[in-house]
Amino acid sequence: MGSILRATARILTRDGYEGASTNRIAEVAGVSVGSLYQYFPSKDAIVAALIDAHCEEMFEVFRRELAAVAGADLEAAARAVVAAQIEAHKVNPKLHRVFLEQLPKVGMLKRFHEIGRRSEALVRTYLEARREEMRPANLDLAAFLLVTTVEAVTHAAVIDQPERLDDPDFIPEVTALCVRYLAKGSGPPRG
Amino acid sequence: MGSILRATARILTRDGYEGASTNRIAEVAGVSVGSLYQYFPSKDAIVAALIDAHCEEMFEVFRRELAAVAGADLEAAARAVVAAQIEAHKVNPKLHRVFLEQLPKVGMLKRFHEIGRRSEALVRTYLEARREEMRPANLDLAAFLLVTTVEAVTHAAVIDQPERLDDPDFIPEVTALCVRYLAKGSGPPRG
Amino acid sequence: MGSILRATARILTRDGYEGASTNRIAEVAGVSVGSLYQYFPSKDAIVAALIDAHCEEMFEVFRRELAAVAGADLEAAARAVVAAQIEAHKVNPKLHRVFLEQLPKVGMLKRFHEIGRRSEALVRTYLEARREEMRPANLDLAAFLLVTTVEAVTHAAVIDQPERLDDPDFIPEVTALCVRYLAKGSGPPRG
Amino acid sequence: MGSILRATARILTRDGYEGASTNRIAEVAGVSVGSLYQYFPSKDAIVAALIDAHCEEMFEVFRRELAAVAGADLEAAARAVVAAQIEAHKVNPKLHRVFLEQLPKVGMLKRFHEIGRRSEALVRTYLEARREEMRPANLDLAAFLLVTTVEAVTHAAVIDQPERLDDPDFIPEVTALCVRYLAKGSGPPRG
DNA sequence: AATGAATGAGAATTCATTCAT
DNA sequence: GATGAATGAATTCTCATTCAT
Repeated sequence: MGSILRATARILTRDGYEGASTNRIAEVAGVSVGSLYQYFPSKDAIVAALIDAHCEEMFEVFRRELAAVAGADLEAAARAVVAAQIEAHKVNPKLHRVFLEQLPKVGMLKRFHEIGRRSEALVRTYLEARREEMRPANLDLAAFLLVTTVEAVTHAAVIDQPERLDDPDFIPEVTALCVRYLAKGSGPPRG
Repeated sequence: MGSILRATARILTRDGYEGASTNRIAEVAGVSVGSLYQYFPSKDAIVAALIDAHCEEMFEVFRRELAAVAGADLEAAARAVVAAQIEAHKVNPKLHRVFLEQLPKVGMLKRFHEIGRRSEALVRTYLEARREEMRPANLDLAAFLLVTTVEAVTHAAVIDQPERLDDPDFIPEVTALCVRYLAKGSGPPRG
Repeated sequence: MGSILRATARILTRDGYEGASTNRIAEVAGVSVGSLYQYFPSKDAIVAALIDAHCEEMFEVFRRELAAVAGADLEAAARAVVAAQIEAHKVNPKLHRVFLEQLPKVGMLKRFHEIGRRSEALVRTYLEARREEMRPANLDLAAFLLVTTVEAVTHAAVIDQPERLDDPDFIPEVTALCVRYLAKGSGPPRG
Repeated sequence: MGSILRATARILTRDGYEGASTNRIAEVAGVSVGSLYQYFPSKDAIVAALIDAHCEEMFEVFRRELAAVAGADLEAAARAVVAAQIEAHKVNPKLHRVFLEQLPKVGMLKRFHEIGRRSEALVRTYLEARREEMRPANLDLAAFLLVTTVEAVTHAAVIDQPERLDDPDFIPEVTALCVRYLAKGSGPPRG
């Protein structure tokens, strides 16, 4: 079971979805195709299990890092969300990329949306706890925007433009993006 | 040839990637498989051409809408960027979705990253023209963050959570996210 | 083992030959595949044993019913043969059908031919005991024709056209077919 | 197309259903598997087409021989039915046997039942034309019994006990079986 | 005796691509 | 240029059978 998932992950990161035939997975896993089908009902099920495990891992990193700053102020919390997402993306960037770039089956992506929503829930809980400090009235929308934004920016940086992470301004600026959006007192000099 | 691309787009949006075999594309296009291979060297080339055309269309919408507010103030420009991205995603959402969710070939996604970068360039030009109004020192980073953010938020809304677009707060809040990040005078109470 | 045969029969009648894999048989029988192979050398052997048991049951019904009219006259005996065959086919019609319609292995059918021959022997014995009443000189051929005929007609009725059995003429006519063939005095006007 | 059917027939008669894999059929036919699937949607479709052709051939022989004695008397007609069935079974006995002994799919057999019914229709028409000579009141049942009987007896002889055909009594006796059943005046000396 | 995980040959089917006409 | 029949490697999945425990 574990060896099958590990073999699949390995093939996926090396050769992409194309190379991951069930026979090849079995071969790399050092088991027979028959055994593979004793543990997983289909090829898709293997990939799905792998995605689930990956998502769970990422979410766990995110959840833990966020929990660590539950009591901190807005700025610290924002910074934590950003750092958490970056860390979560570092769990297995190559595999992450393959999942998002090469998954031909509808439904695979839904598993990713799910961690998005679960992340939103965590963030919303934090925001609601400090509602009086928050400018946005709709905290549900705010959580959606924050999570989507930080995930996108993080993803783009970690996966596509790793040099962005070397920019010392990166984390501060992403944090600013969040904080200035959320913080009550602030705002552009209207008019 | 146009009929081949049109047929491919039609099959892709109707039946997804699975249904798009070269024989079926040729059939729907009303040509023979042989002819198909006279115009495109491979199946991937057809899909690539289709993606290119789609991206070009999206970028053109974005470019045009942005140009229209080239002289406007920050708030208006931000709102324009947001609206532009939403419009761009409405060019052919079904096809857009298929491209991003079902394409098992490496490299297809890179074509999408490209419009991202071209969009960034446009935005950076705008930002630089009003540098003195801008809080961020690194306008390249700012452009990256803005474009990535607005694209992600727009994409998530248009493709995955269409009900978000019905929320009257949506565009204002996304605009706020951009403007408060950019505007000089603003900032959290802290400083 | 009985439970294995019972499980096989159950699967065969419910799901047909396709569903009867050794693993499924073992599962339904409540034993392990390994145990299954301790009792039967192969899957074919299980099916063969099942056929044998089924044929034996059918033959036993036939034999018993025929014996009951051993002393009766020709007409009664003929009617008994017919009734016996009908009863024999009612032993387990579903299983009977599966055996004859879905068994892809050479040699399975031979087991059915065997009861045919054994039935012929019984009938021949009866005919010989009343040789002087019989028109046919070749009682071996007569027995073959009778058994084959009654089996075919019965089979077609029970298995394929059950409504035939509701026809009150059915048994009398089949009996007539036999008796008129056998009886000495009778014959077409011609001679 | 023809070569595929011919190859299938050849494999079926030589090695039985087991040996007839699509790859093997294609190989023997001298075409590629791909071509095979260009002509037939599935393996079953090939076998079905083969059965249909075989049944049609058999039925045609039967129909023609019966037509030839349409005007003849009962005895001659009966003899013709018998001879027709024997000839029909000689069309391709080996293939016939395979079809009836090794066809694992339900529905294949139905195609055989169909020629049975079509044969019954022909026979019934003949019987009705000479209704006044006939003893049985129910000519539908009579046709069913005759066709089923002659088919069974013929089949058993041609396929399973070829030596029966060498018996000079065989055809006369089968004819007697039919004629004595049908002919009006005759009958066992009741009581 | 019993177990059931492991085996792996083999089956049906697909589909991008070619090339003779 | 256009055609479309032919190709055949490759894919997913099954299942009778084995054998170490």
